[in-house]
Amino acid sequence: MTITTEPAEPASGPVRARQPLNRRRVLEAALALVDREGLAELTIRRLGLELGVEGMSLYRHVADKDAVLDGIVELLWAELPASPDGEGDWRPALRELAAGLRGVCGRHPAAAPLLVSRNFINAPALRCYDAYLTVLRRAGFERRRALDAICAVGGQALGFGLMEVRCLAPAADAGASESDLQRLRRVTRSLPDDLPDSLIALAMELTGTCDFDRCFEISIAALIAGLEP
Amino acid sequence: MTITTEPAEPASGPVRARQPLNRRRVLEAALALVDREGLAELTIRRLGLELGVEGMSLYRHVADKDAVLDGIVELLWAELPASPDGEGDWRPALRELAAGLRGVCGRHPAAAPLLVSRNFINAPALRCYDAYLTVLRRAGFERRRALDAICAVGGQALGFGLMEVRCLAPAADAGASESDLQRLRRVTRSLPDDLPDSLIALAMELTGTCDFDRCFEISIAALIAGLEP
DNA sequence: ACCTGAACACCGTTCAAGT
DNA sequence: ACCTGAACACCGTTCAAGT
Repeated sequence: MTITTEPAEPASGPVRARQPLNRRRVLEAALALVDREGLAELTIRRLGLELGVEGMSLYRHVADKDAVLDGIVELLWAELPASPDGEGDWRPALRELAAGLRGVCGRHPAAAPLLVSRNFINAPALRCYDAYLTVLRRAGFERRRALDAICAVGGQALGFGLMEVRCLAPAADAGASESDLQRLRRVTRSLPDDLPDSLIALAMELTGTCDFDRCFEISIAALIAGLEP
Repeated sequence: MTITTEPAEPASGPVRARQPLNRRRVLEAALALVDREGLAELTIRRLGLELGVEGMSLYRHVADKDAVLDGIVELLWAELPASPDGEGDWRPALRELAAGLRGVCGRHPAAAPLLVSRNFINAPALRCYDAYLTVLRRAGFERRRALDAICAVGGQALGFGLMEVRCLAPAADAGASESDLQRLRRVTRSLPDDLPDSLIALAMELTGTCDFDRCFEISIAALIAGLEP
């Protein structure tokens, strides 16, 4: 049910595919596949191919496809720093949590929606939240209020990161370099022909010129400023 | 590509299934099916069954399954008030936007993740954002800053609503009335056996006693308080 | 212990054929 | 104009059989 701590790869070597499989290697291959080719390409059979094995072999290491998806979510949470930096300061710590969650979305645009599609409760997520809980408690937060603060920051960062990734996603798919004209054509194609120009313009602003970094800074700062022990 | 404005149902009548299909009816049936039985049950064939028709018939009204998913996203956005209340006040308007997005997540827990899985840009979403943009512009916001504010509020509300729905989701599936003991068993089952008690306790707090309403109010208030024209 | 082959039920999608 | 039947390629999953 959890990410085992077996070494991911003993010492590489040329016959990489021939080491015995384990849950960890299966999940890492799954995340890599999703990052590379999207969620729709994640197939038990395809994943087996990726690992040099028949798809059916994977059932020895994971219960089913749902377990693979849940495992990917664990890998994503595990990318967050297990113990926050700032020993004492809680505001920088919360900023770090927010940046970490947004960062995960940015690094794994195709997998990120799983963070809010699958069950939220998993070991790495709990470890992560618990670490920040400790920081906030030490800073004088009552336990309940500390949890509220973490939920608020976590929710905001995740929502922002996901929205951002979905606004920009098609552009990223298109190789990250897309001219304004190409973007216009793409945006227009997915919208009804009779949509007023003003809304097309809005769509262009949302997919292109919106300064997400600044917007994220502002909103996370506003939220954290509004919290108090 | 957009939600047509044909009447959804002329006058009901007993032979409901025998009226000619249209895109609108297909999408509404799809959303209803997802609400009732979850995203995994949404199948072209099953959706046809729901409409008293063979699955293949649906291809006359929607391009493919992806188009159905995109259509569901449009329906969700269309549930938000097209034009915000407060003629002048921008803060209540933004609160309304936030509450609206969270409300959509609450009413459609199974479909809500689609809001951040599919393309973000669609006609009802643009109309919605544009309406709030107008309110903010009238209140003196520069256009760019108004967009930032809307993105910030939208992202936060969506993220919070999704996280909330995923924390509570299994409980909701279980009929919304689940004893603490049942929840403990369910939570424990999905977590590794060697997880420390303190993290199990945290999981119980996150799935149960967390006061999401208050938490949402606080964080949205903090964010909006931090914004200024 | 770990992997494979064959099989089953079920998908999404196409298309010629029906009415 | 709208729907159906048959067909195709591809899923997830199981299980007896291989090594």
